Order: sequence, then structure tokens, then C-alpha cells
Amino acid sequence: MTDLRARNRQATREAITAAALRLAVEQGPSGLALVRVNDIASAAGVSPRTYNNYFSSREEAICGGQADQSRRAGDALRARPAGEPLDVAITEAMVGLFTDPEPDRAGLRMIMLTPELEGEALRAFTVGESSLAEAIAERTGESGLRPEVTAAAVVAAIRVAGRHWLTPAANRPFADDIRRALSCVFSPDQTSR
Amino acid sequence: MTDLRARNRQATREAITAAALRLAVEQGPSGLALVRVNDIASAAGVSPRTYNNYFSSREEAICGGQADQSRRAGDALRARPAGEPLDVAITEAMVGLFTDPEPDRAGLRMIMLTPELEGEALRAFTVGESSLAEAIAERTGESGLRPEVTAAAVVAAIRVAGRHWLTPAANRPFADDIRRALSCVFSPDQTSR
DNA sequence: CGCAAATAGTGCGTGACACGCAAACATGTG
DNA sequence: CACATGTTTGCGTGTCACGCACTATTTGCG
Repeated sequence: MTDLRARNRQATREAITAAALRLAVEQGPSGLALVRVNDIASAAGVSPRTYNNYFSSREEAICGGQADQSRRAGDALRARPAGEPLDVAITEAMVGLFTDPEPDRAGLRMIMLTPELEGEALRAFTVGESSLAEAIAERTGESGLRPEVTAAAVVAAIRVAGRHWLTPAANRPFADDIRRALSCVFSPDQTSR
Repeated sequence: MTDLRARNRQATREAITAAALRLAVEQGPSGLALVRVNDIASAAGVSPRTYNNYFSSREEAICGGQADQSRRAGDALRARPAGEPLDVAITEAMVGLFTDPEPDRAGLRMIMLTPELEGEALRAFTVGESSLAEAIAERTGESGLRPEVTAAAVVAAIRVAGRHWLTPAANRPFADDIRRALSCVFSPDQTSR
């Protein structure tokens, strides 16, 4: 097992992000400003100063969980069997990563649909790009632009899928939206060329 | 012509973004914190309070120009001849939009490679997605996920292209990188499936 | 085991900042 | 020329991020 210190650190980090996201959801997108640093810190059981050792803005704390998840994208792809074609490997890896467990609608809605969080939310998804790009490069043996572009396109597609999944009235599983979005990436429209 | 008011407003906005970016470039990525709101405002010839009417953070001001450019993505695509295949229409529209004029390397480097600006930089590029998606939907007659995913993938590819163009030693025109990146989007790797 | 070094948590102080408010000011209209 | 609408500005306030110094906890080594 890893360091006790490392585990504690991870635990506090998660406590803070969880508290931050929970409080933000409680206040709703309009009342984001009412979520004070003090509240987050005390809800997480740490001092405000410690909160600030982990995150340098409320936004970052709120989106921290999403960022952690995205960062695992590379490992998720590496966990797929080697023989699998690239497109299905990526698709299944992303479906597994982002729907296990099925995300909390309220939380994702807060992160993705609150204007003040837009920048941090994009960052949270985008931090996964580099790790995913590396994993793609390893798998395909390619280097240079293509793995990076593929990774960026995949992440972008998942973002769009998330937006659609949050659309009211739609009650599909998130996996469906991810699959549909990624299929747009892997087989672009040929008819309208 | 449009309102005098509207033009003045636009002029002030541009003065502020220009001043903000210039000062940021002067200090370099490490000294971003030294670029004070007061400096930006006085360099732009407005009061600090007015600066704050236009932008609610230094980061937003610095990246404002990039955001304005991205917002024109939809119009750029609409300006392409109707008969053109979608992929070349998008490619040429984006090349035109982002290389006329050829961007300032120092400015783009500041925006794209400064960690504290990452969130805003992503936002700046991403604001173009919706307008581009609409234009794609108009052109193809499709609706739903595909236009949005395509737009998001295109924007993501351009971001990657920008990163590569900023790579030291490479002295290609930006247009080359954009074309290469977009071709990865429009014809994904079929060999490694 | 016990001690020294490394690392994490905390309190305090400070400078900067975003924004509400209300008053001056500019611009377009009948 | 007056009136309505939109813009700039100064001031005051609450919040925040972070440097610094100190304490507590964990770790590795003799």
C-alpha cells in the first residue's frame, strides 16, 4: 500500500472536493457566491488555510473530483485488451471510466452548466487529455499530432455527451450518449462532404 | 453602420484586452501576479472600475481577444461557398479565421502555456463551439449530437495545433499545423482499428 | 526503540480584488 | 432643446489567496 501520508492527503483532498460540490449543489448555480470558503473548510473538517493548501479557488475545489476522474483516462485505456481496435478500446474505456458509477446528475449539472464554473470545468475535463494521448500513442505506436488530436477530440466529445445527458426529459443511461458522441468522432459524416 | 455606442464599447473592450495581454507578455508567464488591475486599466485609459465592468478577472481580460476571435468561427464557416464539402469548408474557414493575421507567437504562448490562464484559455477557445455547431448544422441539415461533437472536435484540434505551432524550433506557418490537425479529425486512423 | 528530518496542518496578517451603489456624464431621440 | 437610455467613475465593503512562522504528525535510520 502507499504511504500513509499519501493516503491521508488524498482523503483530505476528497473530503474538500466532496464538501465543496455538495455545498454548491445545495445553493444552486445562482447562489454560487454564497458558498464561502469557510463553509467548505469546516464542512470538510479542515482549517480554511488548509483548504487553501489544496485548492486556490472555490471553483477548483468544486471541480476537483471531476478532474481526478478525467486524469484516470490514460489508465482506463491501458486496461483494455491489446488486440482491441482503437475506437472500441477508447469507447469502452471511457464508458467504463465515466459511468462507473453513473455520475450524480445534480453534481454534473452544477459543474457543467454554471457559467462561473465554465473555465474550471473545461480544465477538469481537459486535464485528462495528456494522459489519454500518451496511452493512445503507446497503443498505436504513432507519435506527433495524431494521438494528441484524437485524445482532445475524444475528451471534447465526452463533454458534449455530458451536456446532452443533462438535457431535461432524456432519461437514457450516460453510456448511450458517450457511445453516440464517440461514434461521431470515429466515423465522421461522409455524406455531406 | 452600427451604433456609436456599440463601436465605442467595442473599442474600449479591445483597448483593455490589448493592454492586458501586452502587460502579461511583458512580465512573462511567471510574473502574471505582478500584472495588477490598476496597470491594465491605466494602460487602457480607463478607470479600474470600468475595467471591471467589462471583465471580472485579469485572466478573462487577457484572453478576451482570443475569445472574440473564436466567436467568429460560425460566421467564418458560413462565408464558405455552399457547394464545398464539409471538411474542406471547415478547414479553410478555420485557417482563414486563425491565420489572418498570423497570430503573435508571444501572445499565444502566454495564453496557452501559462498554467494560471489555462481555464480561461480553454474557455476562450470553447466559446466558439456553439456558433460553429450552429453553422455546421445549417450546412449539413443535421441536428442533434453530431454537429456539436464535430464543432467541439474541430475546436479541440485547433487547440492542439496551436500548442504544436508554439513548439520551439518549429517555424512552419500556423496554417500547416491547423490543416494537419484537422485532417486527423476528418480522417481518423483506420489502420490501428 | 528513540531521535532527527521531512511533511502536513494551522493562525495571523496583508495586499489585491470583485462588485454594489449612486452620482456625473455621454449619446441618441422626438 | 429636453428627455430617456446607456456608460464611466469613485467609494466602500466583504471576501479571498497566500506568505510566514509555528506546531503536530509521520517516517526512516542508527
